[in-house]
Amino acid sequence: MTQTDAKPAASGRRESRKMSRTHAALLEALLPLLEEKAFEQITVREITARAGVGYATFFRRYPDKEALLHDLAAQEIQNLLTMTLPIFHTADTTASTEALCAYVWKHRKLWRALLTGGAAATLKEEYLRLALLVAEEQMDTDAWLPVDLAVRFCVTALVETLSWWLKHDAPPDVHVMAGIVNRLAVQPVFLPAD
Amino acid sequence: MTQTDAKPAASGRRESRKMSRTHAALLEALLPLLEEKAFEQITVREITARAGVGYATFFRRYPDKEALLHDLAAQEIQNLLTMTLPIFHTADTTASTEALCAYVWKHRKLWRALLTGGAAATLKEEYLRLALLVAEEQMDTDAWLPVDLAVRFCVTALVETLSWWLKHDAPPDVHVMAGIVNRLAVQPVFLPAD
Amino acid sequence: MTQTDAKPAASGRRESRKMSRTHAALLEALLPLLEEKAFEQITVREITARAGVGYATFFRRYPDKEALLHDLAAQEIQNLLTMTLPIFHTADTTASTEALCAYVWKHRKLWRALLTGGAAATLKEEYLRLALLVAEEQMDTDAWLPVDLAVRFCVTALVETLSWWLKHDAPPDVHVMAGIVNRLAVQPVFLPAD
Amino acid sequence: MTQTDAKPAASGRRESRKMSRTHAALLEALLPLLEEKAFEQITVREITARAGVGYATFFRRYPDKEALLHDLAAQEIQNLLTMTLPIFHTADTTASTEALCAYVWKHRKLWRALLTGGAAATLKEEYLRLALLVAEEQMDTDAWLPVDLAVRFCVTALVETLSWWLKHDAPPDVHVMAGIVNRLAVQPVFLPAD
DNA sequence: CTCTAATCGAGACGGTACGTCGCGTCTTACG
DNA sequence: CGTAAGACGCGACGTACCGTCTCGATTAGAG
Repeated sequence: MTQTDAKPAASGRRESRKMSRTHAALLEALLPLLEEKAFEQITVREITARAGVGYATFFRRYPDKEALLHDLAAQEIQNLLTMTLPIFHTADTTASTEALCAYVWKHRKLWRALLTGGAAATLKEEYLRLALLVAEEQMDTDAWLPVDLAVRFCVTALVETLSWWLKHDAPPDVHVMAGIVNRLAVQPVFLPAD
Repeated sequence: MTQTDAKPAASGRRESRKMSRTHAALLEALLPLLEEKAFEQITVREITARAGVGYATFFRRYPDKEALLHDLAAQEIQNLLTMTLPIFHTADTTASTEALCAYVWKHRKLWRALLTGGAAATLKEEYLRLALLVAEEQMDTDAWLPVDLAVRFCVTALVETLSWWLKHDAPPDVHVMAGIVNRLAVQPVFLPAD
Repeated sequence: MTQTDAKPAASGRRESRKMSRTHAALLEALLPLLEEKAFEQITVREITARAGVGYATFFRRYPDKEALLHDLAAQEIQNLLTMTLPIFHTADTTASTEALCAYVWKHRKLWRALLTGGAAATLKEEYLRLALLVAEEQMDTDAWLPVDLAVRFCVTALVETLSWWLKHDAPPDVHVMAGIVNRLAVQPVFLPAD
Repeated sequence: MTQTDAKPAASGRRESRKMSRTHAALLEALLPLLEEKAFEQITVREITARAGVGYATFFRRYPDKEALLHDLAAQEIQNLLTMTLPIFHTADTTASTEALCAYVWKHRKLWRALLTGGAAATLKEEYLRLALLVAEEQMDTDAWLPVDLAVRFCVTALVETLSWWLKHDAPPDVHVMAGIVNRLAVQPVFLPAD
C-alpha cells in the first residue's frame, strides 16, 4: 500500500529501523503543514526540516512531493473505504452512512487537513481509483447510470459534502449529516430507472 | 465581466485598441494550450509567445497566470450561469437541464478544455461564487438542506457530471445526459424533507 | 554646445519656445536628482516626472539618459575650462588656480552634484576631450612627459582634488585649497626634465 | 581576503572542493570578459556560462555582479599593495616605483583588463580602502596636505598613469614609466611645505 | 479668429537582465 | 561503506527599466 513497501523491496533491501523512522517522520511532518497551508505551497524543505531529516533523504524515499501525499492519502482512504463499502451491500444505507460519518467525525482533525488543504484532489483521486476497482465487479452495468459515472458521482458528492461539513463553523451533528449525505450522495444512484 | 471592463475603468482610462487586442490575444492563446496540457504545466512564456505578446506585458494585465485563467473562467461561467438559473425558477427542471446540456454540447471543445485541463478547479470556484450570490436571496433557508451546501452540491455534481461526459469516448447524447444530470445534480436538493 | 543647438537644426527646424522649455526642464530636473543618488540609479521616468514632461518626450530630445548628462556636463565644463586655461599661459599659476577654485566654490552646490554623484566620470571625460583639443596645439611635444598623459594627469588630479574638497565636511578655504591644487595637479607637469 | 574565506566560515562550514571550484571558475571567467567589454555590459549569464556554472549558483556565492568584481579586485590589489607600500618607507622612492611598474608590466594582461574595462572604479575604490588603512597610522597628520587627500591623490594618479600606460599603443618601457610615475604620483606629496 | 498640422502628455508595448525560488540530482564529509 | 547535509543545474517566476510606438488633447501659426 505505502511507498515504503514498494521502493526498498525493489532495491532488494528490507526496511531498516532507521529507514522506517524517516518514513514515519515524513508522513507525520506533512499533516500539520497541511493544516497550515495548501499542499502546493508546502516545500520539500519544510517537510524535511520539520521531520528532522536531510533534504536529499526525502528523494530516497519518494520520487516526488506528490508521492508522499499519495502515500498518506492511500493509507487513510483504505480505512475510509472499508467504512463506505457496506453501503452498497445492504438495503439500509442509512446505517452505513451514519457509521461512515461517525468515523470521519472521530478523526476530524486528520480529515479536515486532508479535505481542505489542497490535498483533496489527490485524496479524491485515490478514493476513486480504489472505489472503481470494487465497483466494476459488483454493480449492474445495464442500469440507466453507467457504473464509472455512478462511482465518480458518489465519491465526488461524498468528498464535497464531508469537506463542507469539516470546514463549517457550526457543523451539524453526525446524525443530521448522515441524513444529508444519504440523500445527496447515495440515494440518487439507487433511484429506479423511471 | 472581463478584466477589461473593470481595471482601466478604475484607473479612469478607457481601454485603448492596442490594449484590448493584447487582452483578447492572451485569452485566446490560453485555450489551445489548455487542450494540450494541464494548466499548471503551462508557462507564462508559452502563453505570451502564442499570443504574440511580450512576456512582461502579461504582468501589466494580470498579476498572475491564475488571474488570466480566472478571467477566462468568469467569462464563460457567466454564459453558462444564465443557462443554469432557470432551473430553479420553473417546475419543469427537465427542460432547463436539457437546455443547459445542449449549450455545453454545442461548445464542447471549449468546455472540454475548461473542465478537463486543470482549469476545472478555478472554473468551479467561479461558478460557486456566482451561484452563491444568486442563491442566497432566492432560496428557502429553513429547509433540511443548508443553502450553501445545496449550491455547493449542485455545482460540484454538475461540473463532475459534465466533465465525465466531455471526457467520455462514446458520450451519451444530449437528451440522455440531461436526464442523468437532472437525477444526480438537480433532483436531490428538491426532495421533500421526509 | 548643447544638444539643443544640434538636433533640431538637423531636422531643419528652429527650436520652438515649447521645445526649449522642455529642454531646460530636463536639465534642471537632473541636478537635484544627482544630489540624491548616483546617476546610474536615476531612471528616465524620474527625470521626466520631475521635469513635468512626458516620458516619450525625453527621447525626442536625447537618444539616451547619458546624452542628457553629457549635455549638462558639456555646458558646465565649458565654463570651468575658460577658468582653467589661463593657468598654462601665465608664469604665475597660483593666481589662475585660485581663480579656478573660487569659481568652483561659488557654484559648489552644482559642482558637488556633478563631482560626487556618479556623473563624475562623464564630466571628467568631457573635460578631457576639450582639454586635449586645446593642449595639442599649445604644448611642447618633446618634453619628458607626453602631452596626452600630462593633460590626463592634470584633469584627473584636478577632478579628484576638487571632489575631495566638496565632499569634505570641514573643507579648507579657497586659498589653502588653491595651494594644494597647485602643488598636486599643476606643478608636477611643469617640473624640469631633470 | 576573498569571499571564500569569509562567507562559509561565517556559516560554520569549510569550503568544499566543489564550492571552491565554482568560486575559482567564476573569478577566472570574469577576466577574459573584462578584456572584451566594459564590466557593465557583461551579464551574469555570460559569466556563469563561461564558468560552466548554473545561473542561480552565482547568487549563492555573490549577492551581485559587483560583489564578484570586488572580490577579484581585492585579491589583485592586495598583491599590488605589497609592492606599493615600501615606497613610503624608503628614502629612495625611485627604486620602489620601478619595482611597482615592473610588477604591473609583468602581469600587464591582467592589469589591462582591470584598469581599462570599467572595473577601474571598483579597483581604485578597493585600493583606496586598503591604502587608507595603512596610511592613517603611518603618516604625519600635521603636514600641509591632509592624509586622506594625499592617499586619494596618490592612488588616483597611480591608477590613471598606469592605465594610460597599459592602454597606450607604443608604451614607454618600465624604466621611463617609473620615472614618470615617480614625478607625477609620488613626489608631489613629499614636497616641503614651502 | 478659425482651421490644420505639428507637438505634447500619457503610457502600453517588446525586449532584456535581474534576482528569487523550488525541484530533483549529485557530491562530499562523517559516523 | 552507507547515510545525512547541502551545493548544484535547471528553469519559471515576477520586477524593473529601456527605447519605441500609438493615441487623443493641446496649441501654434497660416490664412
